[in-house]
Amino acid sequence: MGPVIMNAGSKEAILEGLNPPQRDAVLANQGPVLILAGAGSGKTRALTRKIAYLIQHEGVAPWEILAVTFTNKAAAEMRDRCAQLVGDRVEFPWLGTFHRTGVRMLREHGELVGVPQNFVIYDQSDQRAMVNRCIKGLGFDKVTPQSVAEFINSAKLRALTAREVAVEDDLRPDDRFLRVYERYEEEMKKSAAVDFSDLLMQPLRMVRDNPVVASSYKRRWRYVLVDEFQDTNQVQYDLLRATLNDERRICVVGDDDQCIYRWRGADVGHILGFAQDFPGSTVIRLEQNYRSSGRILAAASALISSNTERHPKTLWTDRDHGELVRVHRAGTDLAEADYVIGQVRARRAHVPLREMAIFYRTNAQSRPFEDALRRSAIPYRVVGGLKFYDRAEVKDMLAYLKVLVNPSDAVSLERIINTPTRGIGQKTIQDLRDYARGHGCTMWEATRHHAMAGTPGQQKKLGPFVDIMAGLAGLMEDSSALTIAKEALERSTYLERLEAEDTAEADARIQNLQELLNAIEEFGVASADHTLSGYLEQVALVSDLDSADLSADNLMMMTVHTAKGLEFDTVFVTGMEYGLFPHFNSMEEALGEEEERRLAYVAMTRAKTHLTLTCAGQRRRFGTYESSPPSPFLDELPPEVIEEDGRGPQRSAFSARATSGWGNRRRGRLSGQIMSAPPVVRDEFDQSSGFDELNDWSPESATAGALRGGSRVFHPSFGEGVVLEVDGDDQDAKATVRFATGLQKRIISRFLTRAG
DNA sequence: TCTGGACGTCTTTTT
DNA sequence: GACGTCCAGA
Repeated sequence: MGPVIMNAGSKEAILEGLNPPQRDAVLANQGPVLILAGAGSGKTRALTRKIAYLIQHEGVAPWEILAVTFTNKAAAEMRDRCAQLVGDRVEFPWLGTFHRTGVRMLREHGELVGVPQNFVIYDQSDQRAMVNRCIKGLGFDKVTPQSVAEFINSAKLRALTAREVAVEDDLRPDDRFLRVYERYEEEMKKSAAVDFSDLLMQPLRMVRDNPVVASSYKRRWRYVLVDEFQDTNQVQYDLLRATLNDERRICVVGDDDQCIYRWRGADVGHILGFAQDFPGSTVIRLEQNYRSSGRILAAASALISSNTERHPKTLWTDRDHGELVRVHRAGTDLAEADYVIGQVRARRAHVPLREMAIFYRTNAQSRPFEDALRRSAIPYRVVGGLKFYDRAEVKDMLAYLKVLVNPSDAVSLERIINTPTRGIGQKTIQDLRDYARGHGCTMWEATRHHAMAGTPGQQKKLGPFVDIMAGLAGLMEDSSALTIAKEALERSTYLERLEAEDTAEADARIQNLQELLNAIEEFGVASADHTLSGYLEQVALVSDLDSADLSADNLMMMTVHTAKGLEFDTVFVTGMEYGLFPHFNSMEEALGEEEERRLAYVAMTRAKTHLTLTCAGQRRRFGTYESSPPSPFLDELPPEVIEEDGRGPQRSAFSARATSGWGNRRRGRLSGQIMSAPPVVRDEFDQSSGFDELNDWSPESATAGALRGGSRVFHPSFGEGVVLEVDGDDQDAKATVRFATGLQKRIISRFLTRAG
């Protein structure tokens, strides 16, 4: 089959406007190619042109290209841009995320690894529910669903089944985690469900164990493109290798400095070692940055240069120096938010809101910004955090639909069997579980059985539920997804019960459900796939960012992780504090610090013209105020490109440097030690806010007042300790503290600050 | 079986 | 502060 569109562009047209390395990237199409693409170096541009070139000049058909991106959003963008270059009607069936590719592969040949065709995808809360069921079923206590889920997922990151991980890791057969994993495998199979890890691991096993299938993919995919290659994990990498044919036409693109998913199994080693793993590969470097001003780039480059695990590279730009990078130290998280919003208001005259973004390390940090924005009536959009599809009422409705598509789905069935309440309690559910296990049938079959032959009480309660579901199932044949969803909402009396509540909260839920119906309708229109299962599959794989409308004129707020791949005129990187960014949890391993630094690098390189970094001396965490010194990353920025403003505590007073061994830690390792700021005087705080109440607190009431037995505290002369007892209240409270040195003392609370 | 209150955990980051 | 879990009492 030849090229689809013959007239859409000569070689010259495709290469137009590209710099020499970008051209090389487009033209290098034989054998393995590694493109090291620095931040803002026009990678997407080069990639889309390359696809156009492959189609128009190399005789590769769109369906012969496997193109893997990291997010659905990136995939959509690439698809759009390719369509513009090659012709609107061209489809790229294999352009998507690794997970979506995995789904497609499983739909084709999943039975070979025991995955039935109508499988449902469990997200992590479904997975946790399933793990929980298994733990309960085995009668274990002392193991938390979370820790087991982590165990299972890490085994799956190595593509190991329960039996295999037992052998590999030499586990005792009665190891509790192992027993749960075994049970989990059985139950998942019975529910015809797969989890996120399965979407990668099962396709890998499928091609590994079935050479015929493997070679069908090898024939199909004549060219393989992988974006964000630095974030591939071992399973993904193995999957690529297992389906790559002898021509080895693979092109990977990435930036080792932007590897920020190590916790999810991403291995920078894949990009660092690509040239060795694929002998004869061409290496192309894209080092000209088109995005950021000179000073922003200088600041980011200086920061990342402290890392050791990286390809040495130099990004350059021919743009102006631009403005200085601003650093602002605020007294509290509220003052920080206030400062940032003040800046947003000032810039708003020249820069559209949609070109401004606030980044933070953790989702929980969005709160103060949201409050401040609402007060200022500035429209904003929070990406991530509690996702629409994670809301209880939405999950409930989806669970109804999942059971209709796949009645074996035990987790979803248990979710809805008593939602809304119909008098079916734990006892009955346990009976159903026991029966299902005893008879080797599914939960749904057990439910039907008990509706006919259970105790009279059970028959009375379960009967109507079974009728509702059977009635809905009757619609499956020839009704649209939208109709079925609407009927489910009606017949389950879900809507009715919410309306009866008549509270603001219930109203919000009803609105969310309406929004869900809209989404289902939209899906039917947009995708020409009117089936319920098509919709559910889509839902399982979309992220919040995918549905975010970046064109609306809203200020964007998101975590640094979500920000990867985006760019904004004005960027605020907030919460630059020791313990938050870098995050405490990253400090246990030596490599954790480097990943946090890469994260900061990603954040900074999103900015085109204005970049501001902020931190707060005191921040509300878990409901109480805690102090933390500024991030050591701030100290790594070259003084000549930054300006500090605000009257916040000065570096010398606040920096961890003054407290202990951080001063000469340029290439040192983060110690796990917890440092606290010295007590601060209110007048030193930033007072730029017009909202007095924001600054109206004192360190005493914020910290000491909240001390309890068990609180971890810090004292300027005695160091770290744990509170044993508190007596008195507020200002004059005395706390009995045992310090790490063994010393035990009664101390007036206001001399203590909270620690970790 | 349902409800409300006490209590503990949580916070890294997401397909 | 916010959510899930557990328990006592209706």
